[in-house]
Formats: sequence, structure tokens, C-alpha cells
Amino acid sequence: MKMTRLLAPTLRENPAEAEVVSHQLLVRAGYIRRLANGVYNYLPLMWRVLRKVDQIVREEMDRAGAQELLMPILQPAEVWQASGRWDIYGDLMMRVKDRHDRWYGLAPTAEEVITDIATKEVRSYRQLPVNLYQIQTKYRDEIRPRFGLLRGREFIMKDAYSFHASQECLEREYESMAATYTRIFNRCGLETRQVRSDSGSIGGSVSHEYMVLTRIAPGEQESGENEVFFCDHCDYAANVERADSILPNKKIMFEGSNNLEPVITDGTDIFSKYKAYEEVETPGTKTIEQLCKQLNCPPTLICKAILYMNEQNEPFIVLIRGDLKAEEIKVLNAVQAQEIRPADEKEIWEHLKTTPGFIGIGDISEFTDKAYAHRDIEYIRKHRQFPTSLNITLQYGTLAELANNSGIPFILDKSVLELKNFVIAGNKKNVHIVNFNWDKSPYFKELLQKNADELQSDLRRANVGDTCAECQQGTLQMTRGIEVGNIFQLGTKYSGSMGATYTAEDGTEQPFIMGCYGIGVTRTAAAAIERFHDKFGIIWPMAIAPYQVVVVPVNVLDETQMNLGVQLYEQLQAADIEVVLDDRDERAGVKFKDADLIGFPIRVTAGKKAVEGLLEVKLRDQDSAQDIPAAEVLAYVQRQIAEWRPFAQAAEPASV
RNA sequence: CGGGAUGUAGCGCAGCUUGGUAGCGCAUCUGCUUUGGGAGCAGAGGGUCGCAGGUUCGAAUCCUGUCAUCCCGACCA
Repeated sequence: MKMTRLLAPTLRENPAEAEVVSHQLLVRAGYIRRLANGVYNYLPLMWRVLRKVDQIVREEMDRAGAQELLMPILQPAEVWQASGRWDIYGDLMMRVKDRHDRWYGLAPTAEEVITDIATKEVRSYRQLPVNLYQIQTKYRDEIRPRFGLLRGREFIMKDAYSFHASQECLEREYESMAATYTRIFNRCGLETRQVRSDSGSIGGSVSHEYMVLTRIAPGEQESGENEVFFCDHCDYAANVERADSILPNKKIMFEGSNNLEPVITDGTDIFSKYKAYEEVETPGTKTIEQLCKQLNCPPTLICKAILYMNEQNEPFIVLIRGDLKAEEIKVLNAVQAQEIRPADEKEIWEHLKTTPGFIGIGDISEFTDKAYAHRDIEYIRKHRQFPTSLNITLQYGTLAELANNSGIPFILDKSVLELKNFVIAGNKKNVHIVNFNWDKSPYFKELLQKNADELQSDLRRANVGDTCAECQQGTLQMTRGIEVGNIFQLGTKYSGSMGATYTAEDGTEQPFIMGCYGIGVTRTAAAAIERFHDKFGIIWPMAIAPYQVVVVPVNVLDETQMNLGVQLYEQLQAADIEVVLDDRDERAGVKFKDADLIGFPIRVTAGKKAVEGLLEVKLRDQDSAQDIPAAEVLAYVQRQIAEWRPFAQAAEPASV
């Protein structure tokens, strides 16, 4: 390709709208142009990159025994209604109406359609297993598209779906896909980490994400939208939405406290002036930090209560230790809600008759031995007019029927169960309770005893420095990552709801056991740029560079230089090497800047030494260049391409 | 969905406060010089100032509405 013919409109300055590096460079280097918010034209260079990526995907998927097909982007509402996701997907799905007033969705994914195909065309266990995939444009009407290709509303994705007659078979395929994914990203030149993830609205149980880790060295630019925790001792890695950990458990004694048990703190020596159960006036307290100052206690000694609302606008309370943060995805899963959000001040007042900062779990003072030691729990129930359902069965995973005396269900992070002599808001204005203990309240004592196992829910965000829950030895570290792929074991979620069955060996009708596996093609390309760039531009991995080589005659009017350049250009072309000849009548600086910006892995310059028959070869990822006799350049370039190696990365088997 | 900001030539921006011939840099085109890290000189083309109303003799500028884009937030009590 000649540069004078190539549509690669490079810009001297960064476009104002681009925030992240990959977006800036893609626009500046002439790869993409925005057509609408979150929708981009892929210019010739970009399209070559995308074709490289999807060719790698295709080859590896085929190698793993999957079959490529192509499903429509335009999908009738009926198939989505069949699975129930027409409503669930909400505004995230782009919808269009035809002239007959029939609704269609622009596919954000294709579980419904593929399941429809399987329903109609796969009838017998003899046809199983089967793995079908497509590489197709997808649509998601993101709340806030940004970061260029990293979060567009239109993007290219490879989505694969497998169908099985048994869980074992699904797990085998899952392992096979895990290995395939590692190989795919590897070939693209990307080191990925397989992390456990939440399966989100797609459903199913086991799932993993593939993350390109973007923080590579201290001081290096940090990007990537996902927080990934990994253990420095074992190979555990998980998305923040799912990361488990063991809390550091330092215990210290309160000085001079006679009747108080050791408490869990962050290790700081703080001594409380409160020696026993007490209601303390804490006017105006809004944050844990303020509360700590007022009461002179560590945040680890506080039981924080947060009022959340689910998508039905039903309130529930989450209890968690004061120094920890609730991980909303975990909470969402625990209460099996579609959507949750913190309640606003108005709602807090409406449901609890209190203000932010003073949310508790009821008027618990009345349940302490101090107030009601002589009452039995039956009396308390009656007295407080609890609903009869108070005989609680708190089941992990259900919005607990558990009610406190405000009638609001609550769930607890296990961190609060270990608390002793802790602080909790009084659920009335300007009052906190210090030195509260679960077992001093007959109500909670009974509750916690009866439901000890079910209450072991994990609702908190992991922190750097926590002990790894997997090996119990290592420490968790955090990095940022860009999710480029994911794999799910769906089970029978879609086949069940859509009535997709096959005839089993024993003649019965069975729902397919399914898996699904996605790779963001456009996102992978953008992630590669986030990972590989410098202040001059993109540094493409060889495997996905739009062209492997650029040949630069410094001065196109200099016959020697130009002839040597053209000669090499033709030689390379004849050798099936993807090459661009920069035949523009531009100054050397312009050509070099553009070459760096666009990111050709190899640059060959025909300059002053052309008269000596020497060409200068420079690799984009290295600073130095070397002069090589023109006759040897082809071999040299071929060797560079052949020797280019993706990251050595052991295929990590998925831990199912 | 809430808050903030911005829409002026292909790109980046000034002009707007205080209404009066639409500007700068880059890019583009022509010519000459230059030719190893985004050249110099001379000249040229290109804009219904996001859109629609309004005020005014006169609006890029003031007012109202609208659309678009970007950022922040969806604040863990």
C-alpha cells in the first residue's frame, strides 16, 4: 500500500473529546472517526486490525471444534420475550419498530436466537455437544458511552454458545474454551489474567473474565475500568465484584476495661472512654469518620447500616463493619435483586423515621439485657408487634423475611458477626449506642444462633492487603484491567425458560445444558493500545498491526533513495509481507512521526546511506536502529516477523 | 436520571463581558526554497458562528427554547 493512497488521516493534536489513550491514539493516528455518540467508523487501518484479531479468534475457535455461523443483528421481540429478557434488558437494548408496528431489538448478545436455533435444529443427544459462534456487530445503549472503543454503543464481538447433555460435558467445553481464550489473547500479543467474576444479568453460576492487566509498572499510566484482585502467593484472581478475602484480624484489649472483651480493630491503639452499654448523643454525625472522632473509636468497631432500595423500591438494610465497603454486586446477588441503590434522605425518613448517619436496625436498646433481660423473646415479639413471620429463616440468597422492629428486612456481612462491644446507630436522631453486643439481646442472640450458617454472607469489597481466601497465605493485590473476554456456564437458564430441549438417551425430553463465551474484538484492539503505547503513538504487537512494515524513502525526489525504497517495497510485497510505502513528498520528520503514531512494528528508512546500498531498520518497540545492506533487509524483516513471539503464558485451567 | 461545561472552517481554539465588515494556529490547494524527527516565504480556497424563535436599525455576541457533545455524580450514612 502506498501512503499517498492510504486513507489514514493523522492529526497533529489530540481530539478534545478523547479521554483515554486508546481513544486519543485511534483518532489521532487515523484509525477511527466518530459518527455518533459511542458509534465509530472503522477507517482502513482499523479495519485491518480488526480483521487480524477476528482471524485469530476464528482460527482458534475452529481449532477447538467450534463452528462459525452468523445470526441477524435485528432480532424480533418475541425471542427476547420468550426468555423474559425483553423487559429485563431495559434501556440497554436498542429497539426499533418496523412499519407494521412490530418491535425488534438490536442484538446485544444472542443467547435467545441461538437457543431458538438449537430448539428447532438440535433434537437428539446424538447431535451433542455442539459449539456455535459468530463474529458480529453488537449493540448496547450504554448509559454513558465513553473511552472510545472501550465502551461504545456499537462494537464487534465474538460470541459462542455450546450445548451439552451433561454438566460434565459442559465443564469439559468450558475448560477447552478457557485454554482457547488464553491462546487467542496470547496470539494477539496480550497477556491476560483469568479472573472469577460475577455472572451479572446473563445468569448462570460459574464464570470467568479475561483481563488485560494495564498497570504494568509503577508510574506507568493506569487505565482499565475493572479492579482486579489477585493473590501474591497463589494464582487466585477475581474481579472486585466477586473477590473473596479474609479480614486481617488483629485483636487488642481495651485498657482498663474490666467487663469488655477484646475487640477487632485496625491495629491502632485507641482506647474508648465508654466502659459499658450506653446511649451516646452524637449530634450531626454523618460519616463513619466523624463518628470515630466523636466517640474516639476505630471504624472497625462500628456496625454500619445502609438502607438500600431494590428495583421494586423495596427497602432493605445492609449491615457491615464501619471500615468496610459494601460491594453492591455482592449485595445485589445476595438479595436476588435486579438493581439496587442506596436510599435517599427522603426514603430513609419514610422507612426508618431517621436521618442519614443514624440508621440502625431498630430500637435495639430495648432488646438488651439492660432493658429487657427479664422478658422472654415471645414477650418482646408481642410487645413490639412483630409480624408473625418473625420466626425467621434467613436464607442466603433471598431477600430476607427477616424483619427488625422497623419492619425492614436486613442482611449482614459476616464481618459484623464477629463484632463485640461495638457501636451502632440508635435509629433515632443524634443517638449512637456503644458497647452493644449481639448476644446481649435475646432477639439477636436467638437469631444468630439459629442462623449462624446462613448469615455467613460476604457482602464486602475486598481490600489490598487482605489475606487470600483461597490459599489463606498470600496477600491480595489490586490492579486495573480491561475485560476482553468472558466465559459462562449457563446451565439451563435459557433452555429452561425457552423450552429448548433434546431427546436424551433414555427417551426423555431434557433441557440443553449451555455455556456461552464472548470476546470483545474491538475492545481487544483498544486494550492492546492501552497496554502498548508510548508518547509517540501506538506500538502494535506484530500479530495485530495493520501493516507489519513501513518503508520510508526520506526524500522521494532523491532517485537513489526512492529506487531503493520501491525495490524493497516490491520485494516485501512479493514475500507476502504487509507493507506500506511512504511515498509522500513530506519531510522526514513528518513521516517518522506518522510511522510512530500509526505504530508499524518495523520501519525501514532509505536515507543518506542509500548511496552505499544501506537501509536503516528500526523496530517500533526499540530505541536503536541499525543499517543493513539492502539485499539483506528482506531476510532480516522476515526473521523479525518470524521471531516475534507473543507472551509466554501458561494456559491456566479454569478452576471450576 | 441529576449536576457542571462546551458548541465559531477538516482539527485545536480566540472573539461574546461592553451588539456594528468572522479571526488565529494546524490541515488543504498553488508557486519557490528546503529535505533524517510534525520546515520557510509568498499567495489562495474554505464558516447559514449547533438549530429554532425573540429583542434590536443591526445578533457569533443579549433573551427563551431546543438539540448535540464532554466531564462529574449516581457519595456506602
